[in-house]
Amino acid sequence: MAKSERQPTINDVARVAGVSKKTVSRVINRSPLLKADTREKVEAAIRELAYVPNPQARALALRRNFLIGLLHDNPNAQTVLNVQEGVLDAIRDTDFALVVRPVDRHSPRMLDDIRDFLEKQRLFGVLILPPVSENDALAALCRELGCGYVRMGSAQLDQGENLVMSNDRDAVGRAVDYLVEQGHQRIGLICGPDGFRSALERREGFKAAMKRHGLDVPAEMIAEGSYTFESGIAAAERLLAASPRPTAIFASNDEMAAGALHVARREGMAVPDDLSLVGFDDSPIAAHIWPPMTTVRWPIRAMAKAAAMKLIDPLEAGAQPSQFLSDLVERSSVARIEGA
Amino acid sequence: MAKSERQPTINDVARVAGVSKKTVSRVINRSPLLKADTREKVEAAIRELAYVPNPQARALALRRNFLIGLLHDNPNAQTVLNVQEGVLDAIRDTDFALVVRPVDRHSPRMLDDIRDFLEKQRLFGVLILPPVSENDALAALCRELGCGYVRMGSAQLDQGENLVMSNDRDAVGRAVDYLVEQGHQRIGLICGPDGFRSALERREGFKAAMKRHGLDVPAEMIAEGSYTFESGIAAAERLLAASPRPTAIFASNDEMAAGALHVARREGMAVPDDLSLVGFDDSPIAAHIWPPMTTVRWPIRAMAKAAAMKLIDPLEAGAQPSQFLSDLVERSSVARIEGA
DNA sequence: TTCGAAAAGGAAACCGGTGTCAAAACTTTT
DNA sequence: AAAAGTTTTGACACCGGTTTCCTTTTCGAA
Repeated sequence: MAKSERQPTINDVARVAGVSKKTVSRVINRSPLLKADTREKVEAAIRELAYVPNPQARALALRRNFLIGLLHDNPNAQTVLNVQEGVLDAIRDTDFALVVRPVDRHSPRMLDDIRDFLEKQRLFGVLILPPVSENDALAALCRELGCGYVRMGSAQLDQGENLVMSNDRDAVGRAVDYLVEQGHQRIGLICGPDGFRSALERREGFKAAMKRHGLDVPAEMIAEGSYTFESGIAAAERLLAASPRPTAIFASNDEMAAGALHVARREGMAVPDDLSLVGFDDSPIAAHIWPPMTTVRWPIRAMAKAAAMKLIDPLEAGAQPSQFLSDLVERSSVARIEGA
Repeated sequence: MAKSERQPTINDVARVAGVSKKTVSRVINRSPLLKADTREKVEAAIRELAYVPNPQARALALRRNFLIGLLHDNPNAQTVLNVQEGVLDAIRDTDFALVVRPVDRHSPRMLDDIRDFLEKQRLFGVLILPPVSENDALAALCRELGCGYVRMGSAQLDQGENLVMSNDRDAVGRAVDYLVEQGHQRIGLICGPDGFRSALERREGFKAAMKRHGLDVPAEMIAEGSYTFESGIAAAERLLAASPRPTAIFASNDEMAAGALHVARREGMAVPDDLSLVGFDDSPIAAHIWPPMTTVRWPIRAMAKAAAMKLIDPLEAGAQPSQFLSDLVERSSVARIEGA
C-alpha cells in the first residue's frame, strides 16, 4: 500500500497494458493510428489504475498550460461572478481551469503587477473585464509577453481584435426611447466615471437619443458617478436639486440607480409616480429593490462564455469581434406621464 | 531574434553566468550556501535575460504545484468575491495563484464533478466555502485524494481540523439581545434551508437567546427560506400573516431580510416603525436598501485570508481551528418599542 | 510465396526545473 | 607544507509527459 500513495503515471499504465508509454500517450490524445484491441488494452489499464495524466508534466512537454486568467477590477460583484460562470460554461469538459486575478485600477504599479503575474504563471491566455479591458497598455503588455488575450467591452476598442463586445450606445438609446414613449421629456443622466469606455458609450448613447427626439440635455441634467451605490446617491442629489426636477433618471448601472432610488425615498418622492428610474446591467439588485427596477439587460455571462471560447479556440469561435445585444427589461420603476 | 521568442530557461542563465544550472536553482531558491560573488554573477545573468522560472517545470520537479482552488456554491456574489479578495490578500507576493470552481449543490453529480476537477488539476489544496463546506463527503473526498483542504464554516464541524470558522450562534444571540433591549418581544425568524449548518446555527442561536430572555418562539414565528431574496419574500409573507404580527424579524442573511423589507413595503408597513428588521452578513445590499439595514457583520474576507494561509503554511498559521468574531452593525432598520 | 507499402508501436531525446552525492575549492590545523 | 575539515559547486538522474525517428508488423498485390 505504500506505493499506492503515489498517483499512477503513464509508465505504470504502459507496464500494466504491456505497451510503450508512447502508445499510452497516443490513447490519451486520441491518435487515430491505433489498432482497436491495443486501444482497449490500454483503456482497461487506465481504468484499472484510475490513471489521470499529470497536467504539470503535460504543460511542460507541450510548452503551454491549461490555465485561463481573469483580470478584473469591476466594482460590481455580480458582474464578476457572472463572468466567472460564463467562463466556466465555456471550459466545462475541457482541461482548462480558471485563475482569477483582481487588479487595482488605482495603483500606479498595476501594469507591473500584472506583468509579474503573467510572467510567473505563464497562462494560456487571459480574459480582461471592463473597465480594465479598456486599458490599451494592458493589451500591449499581453502582446509583448506573447500571452493570448480577449477583451470584453462596451464598444469597438482599437482594431477590434480579440474583442467581445456589447453595443451600449444602442442599448441606452432604446432605454431613452422607452422613457420618451412613456411621456418623459426632462430626463436626467447619471453617467459613469470619466475614463471608462462604458461610461462614455452610455453617455453618448443617451445624448444622441435625446437629440434624436429633439430633447434638450442641459448640463444640470448630467451627473457623474463612479458606478457605486454611494456615488449614485451623490449624483442623484445633484440631479434632484435642479429646477425643474427631472421626471425620470437613467443611471449607467443598477447600483447607481439604486442609489437614486434611495435619495428619492429619503426626499419623500414616490417611485415611479414622482420619479421614474431606469438602470443598466440587470444585476440582481435591480430585481430586489422596491419597486423592481426597469433596466437594460447586459448579457455579460454569454459574453464571457464567448470570450473564453475565442481564447481557447480562436479559429472555431471566429476571429471577428463578436457583438452581443442588450435588451430592455420592463419592471415597475417607470410611470407613464400624461399631458406632457 | 528568432531565438528570442523563446523564454530564457535556467540553462540559458547558467551559460551566461558561467555556472551550472544547479547553482542557478540555488540562487532562485535562496539557498544560503552560496558565495556572495557567485550569487551576484547569477543574479546579473537573471536580470540580463529577464529570466523567470517556468512554474510548470517547477511543479513537475517538486511534485506539487502552486494553485489553490476555491470551491463554492454560495448564492451571494459579494460573499464569494470577498472570499476571493481574502485569498488574494494571503497569496500576494507568493507564487500561488487562485483557481475558482463554482459547484452545483443541487446536482447529483456534484461530488463526481469535483473529483474529476481535483484529479485533473492536482491542486496544491482547496478552500471550501459554505454552504458546500458543510458537506462531510466532500472533505472525505479531499482526504482520499490527498488534496489539502481548509473549510470555512459557521461553527465547529466534525473534528474541527482544517477549519476556519465564525461563531454564528453567538452572533445571532447578540442580535436578539439587541432587539430585546429595544423592547421587542414578538420576534420572527427567517431561517436558512434545512441542511445548511449555518442555518442550523443561526436558528439555534436565535432560539437559545429567546429562551434566555424568557421569550416564546411559537411555530408560526419561524419560517424557512433558502438564502435568496425571493425566498425571503415568501417567508416574510408567512410570518406577517400571523396574528399578532411580529414587531421584529431576524433573517439569517441580508438577502432574505431585503425580501422581508420588500413585503413590508408592499403591505404598507413602515420599516422600522411598524416592523424592525435585522439581517446577517453585512453584504452590500444591507447598506444599499432603504432604510439601511442593521445586520451582523460576518468577517468573511479575513476568514478567507486566514484559511488560505492555513492551507499554504499550516504550521505557521496554527493547526487549531481559527475562530473569528462577528459584530452587530447598527443602522436604521430597528426601532425602539416603548411600553412593551 | 514474396515483395513493398502502409500501419502500428517503441527507443531515446527532450521540456525545464530539483535532488543526490561526490568533487573541487577553500580554510584551518598540525 | 601537508593533512584534515569545511564550504561551495557541479554531474547526473529524475519528475511525467510528448516528439522524433526508426523498427516491426500487417496486408494486399505481384
